[in-house]
Amino acid sequence: MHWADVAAQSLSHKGNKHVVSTGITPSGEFHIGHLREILTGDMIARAAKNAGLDVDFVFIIDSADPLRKVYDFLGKEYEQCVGQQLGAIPAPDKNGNPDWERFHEEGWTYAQHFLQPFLKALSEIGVKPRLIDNLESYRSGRFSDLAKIACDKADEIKECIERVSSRELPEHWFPWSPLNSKGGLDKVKVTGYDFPNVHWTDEYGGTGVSDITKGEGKLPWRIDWPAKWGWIGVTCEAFGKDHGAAGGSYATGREIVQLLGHEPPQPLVYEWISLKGKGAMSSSVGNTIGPIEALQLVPPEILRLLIAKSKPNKAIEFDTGMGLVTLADEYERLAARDFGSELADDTLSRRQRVQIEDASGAMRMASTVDGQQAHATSVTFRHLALLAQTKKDDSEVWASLVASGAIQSVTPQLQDRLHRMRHWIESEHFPEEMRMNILKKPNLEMLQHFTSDQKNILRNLTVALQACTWDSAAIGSCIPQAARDLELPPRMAFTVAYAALMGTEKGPRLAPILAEMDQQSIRELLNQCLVATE
RNA sequence: GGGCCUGUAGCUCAGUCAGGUAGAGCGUCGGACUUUUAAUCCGAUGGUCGCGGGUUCGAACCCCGUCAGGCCCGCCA
Repeated sequence: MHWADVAAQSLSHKGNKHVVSTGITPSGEFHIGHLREILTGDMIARAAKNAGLDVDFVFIIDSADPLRKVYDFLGKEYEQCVGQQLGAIPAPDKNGNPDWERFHEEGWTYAQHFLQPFLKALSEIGVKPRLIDNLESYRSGRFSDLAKIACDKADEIKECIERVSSRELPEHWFPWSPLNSKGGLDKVKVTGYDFPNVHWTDEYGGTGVSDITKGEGKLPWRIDWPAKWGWIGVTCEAFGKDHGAAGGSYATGREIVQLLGHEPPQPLVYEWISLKGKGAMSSSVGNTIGPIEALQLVPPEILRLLIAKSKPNKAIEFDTGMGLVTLADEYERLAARDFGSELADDTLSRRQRVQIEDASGAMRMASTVDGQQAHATSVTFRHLALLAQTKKDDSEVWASLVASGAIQSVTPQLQDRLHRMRHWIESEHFPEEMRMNILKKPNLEMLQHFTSDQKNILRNLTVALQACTWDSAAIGSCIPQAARDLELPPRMAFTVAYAALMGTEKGPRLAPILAEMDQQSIRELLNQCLVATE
């Protein structure tokens, strides 16, 4: 059974109505690591729906969290905003400094700035969660009841956090962080509490009162999370392994939520995604790849497959080079399979059955539209990459595919894929291995090993290509003819041509590539090869 | 210090919860095809299941120990 179905099944034992939740702090550029958070939730929700459960899938935007520091991608002027809530400060402008004008005129916030592109990517990926803005929830009083209980039980909660996380909290710790005199959440001390007011003093010399029913502050993370579970009614949440460790926020959260009068959600801990060769993703180091950027390279269903095929506790290495080709080709292979009939075979071992079920489940989760069957395009990424490099016009790509019988007609799906492919080829991510290059200078080492037959073919070929009409068909017949004239196998002509023109033993279909090149420069190259073999 | 996760074929991983002959895909090699989509099709190759004990008729799986890598216990998915 697919991991999402396993999660759904265990949810079904607990009831029929469920809220699957996810949450991210919009503190900077979103990356594909965040995508795992949201897709893991989305897949559980989908599986639960498929299992006949009544599911609500929510995405909590943690806009009430403060700006921790002036990140590298921010301008110095953000110094004044540190400690203030992400949903209450301006978005960065082109220079990375706060755009106060847009903030005052349109209410365009830091949180929205980073969230917006992510939401756009999500809709392309087929994820449509109910959005909950955390800051807005505080301000409109959704947290009121639970914040009150938390403040009333301050001692019990403090004891719980200290015991479970084995970390000591300061003497004046209180389960409510009031906004200080500068509108920030730091450098403030709670001095008293009488519902709904929390009294405070801050290091700037200010004192004041924070009304916990009006969002004049927030619950600290370890209480904020369980409080959300409570008022939203969360029954299942997937979260990163940082929260999942012993003594981490899930460990304290599951106890605190019960102090607040609710049951803890079913957890699912997932591993990080790293970029191949670059280590863990980190916005500050800059080795991130955003969902938008990823979508320019691969179609959404393939991105979904990446998450769906790995169990959540497996670390994923996202490889934007050759790994992408393998992944995309795997998608095509899976799409071409008929899992239903494979499973109908009752001689299958349990192991084989599990494997087929998982593959089938992964494909069900990979579709951007729930219930839509993926169908193979019968054009591999590899093949498309070749065509895209040799043919400038999309129409020529389609013509070639139709002519070879690979496709009957062009579909929007294929057009979309070619579009992304061209993007990929132009990007830094495109692997050298896939890039095709006609040599500028002869590869002397390869030419040295030429036999006399091969040298003769080369001579013939040089003459023939000099005279031939410069189009794909003519070139295509020229090459094998160069060998036939000598009563040698046509195949040998290709070997010679690859060695001379590309410096490889084999390669993609030559004629269309050469047709795209300049006849003069090919002739020169071949002449240089000839000289080198004399 | 405490805890979590991972370790299975050259690579990526299933299989561990419910113990029953070690599985896929990729790669590699071979064959078919022969104006070749580095294509496609067919076949083969491939593992002391990190290591050592224990339980069992039987262990990749359960238990104990151990090694290695990653991570958490400071609100970075």
